[in-house]
Amino acid sequence: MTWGTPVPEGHSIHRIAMQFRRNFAGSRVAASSPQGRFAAGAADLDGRVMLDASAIGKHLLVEFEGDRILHVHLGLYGAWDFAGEIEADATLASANGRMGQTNQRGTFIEAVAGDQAFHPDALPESSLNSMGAPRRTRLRMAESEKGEDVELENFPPEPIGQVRVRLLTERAVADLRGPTACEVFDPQQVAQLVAKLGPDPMHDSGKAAEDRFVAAVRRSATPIGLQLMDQSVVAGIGNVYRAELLFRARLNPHTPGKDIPVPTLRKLWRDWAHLLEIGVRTGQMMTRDDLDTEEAYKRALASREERHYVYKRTGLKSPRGRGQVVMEEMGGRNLYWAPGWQTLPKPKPQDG
DNA sequence: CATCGATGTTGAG
DNA sequence: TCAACCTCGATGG
Repeated sequence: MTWGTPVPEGHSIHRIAMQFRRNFAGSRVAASSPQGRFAAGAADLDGRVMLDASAIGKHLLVEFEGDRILHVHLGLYGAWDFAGEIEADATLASANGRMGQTNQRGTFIEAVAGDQAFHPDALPESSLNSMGAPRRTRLRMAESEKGEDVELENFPPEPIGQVRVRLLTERAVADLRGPTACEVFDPQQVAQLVAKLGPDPMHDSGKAAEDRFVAAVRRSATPIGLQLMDQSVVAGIGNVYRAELLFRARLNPHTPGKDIPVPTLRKLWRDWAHLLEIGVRTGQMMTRDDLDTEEAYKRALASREERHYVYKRTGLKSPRGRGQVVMEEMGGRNLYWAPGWQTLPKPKPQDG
């Protein structure tokens, strides 16, 4: 079983951490850098037992014995590729952009059909803890084996592409390609990283995290559309979740943070927690909750743009009716929003 | 098959 | 403000 990680917003990193916890933690790891650019770090990790893995925002932290913590940030196009005896399931596999997607989606749909389960709130839990026997198989889309399930006769497989680091146990292997960051931290460096990150609902639950977010946003006049992308304000949101959260909250992205009412920000935080939980549980970036038929939900799974209200939907009438979706640049990124719908907060009824 | 753009971040200028 | 990172699906010829 192989799966890659094509969607590096916060939910993906939590799923990667889950996979490491499930299939690597507790095992002694052979670390190498086939590409060579992480040779020293790999040598430092080589032969150590992996103790744990966690995610904060888009940062992955993999803990090894001896106070060595592998810190990885995937950046724009980095990816982990898991193979070997990897305990995955249809839900987890559906996050994979590399294997036979039609098959995987079919499995996914089948798993939830029969009741109201097509609604994201009712999608099945990721069953990483309830899998059947692991298989030593490979589902890689190479030239001659597209979409086919190929027995993995030689484990581990040859690295494909520029592999910065390979983590290998007796049963499983993880290859990292194209990361922005890949380095060995000590606990103090981890603490420094965590200290500069805003709260992540998956990592910092409860009112304290919510309060931290609200206070940070209201501290400055920076537009909310920029603040949601600022990892020191809130960790894990990327360009897709930013656009969709603002649409769902009907917030004008240009609104200065300090002008947004506290209750609005509390709802925004809870909505982020909600979307992130769906993303982690299902592996899908599903940001719509107006799909009331299974047919609509299948369409949304089949086409990326159908999963979103505004992201990459320039020119379309917004699904909730009012106004067209426009694109503009904000913070060096493409921002998608619907000015006719995202009209909050209303201007104060004074002056003139 | 060539080219482009992307769900992100850093660091140079 | 922008190039770099150096992947890879989507798009066009």
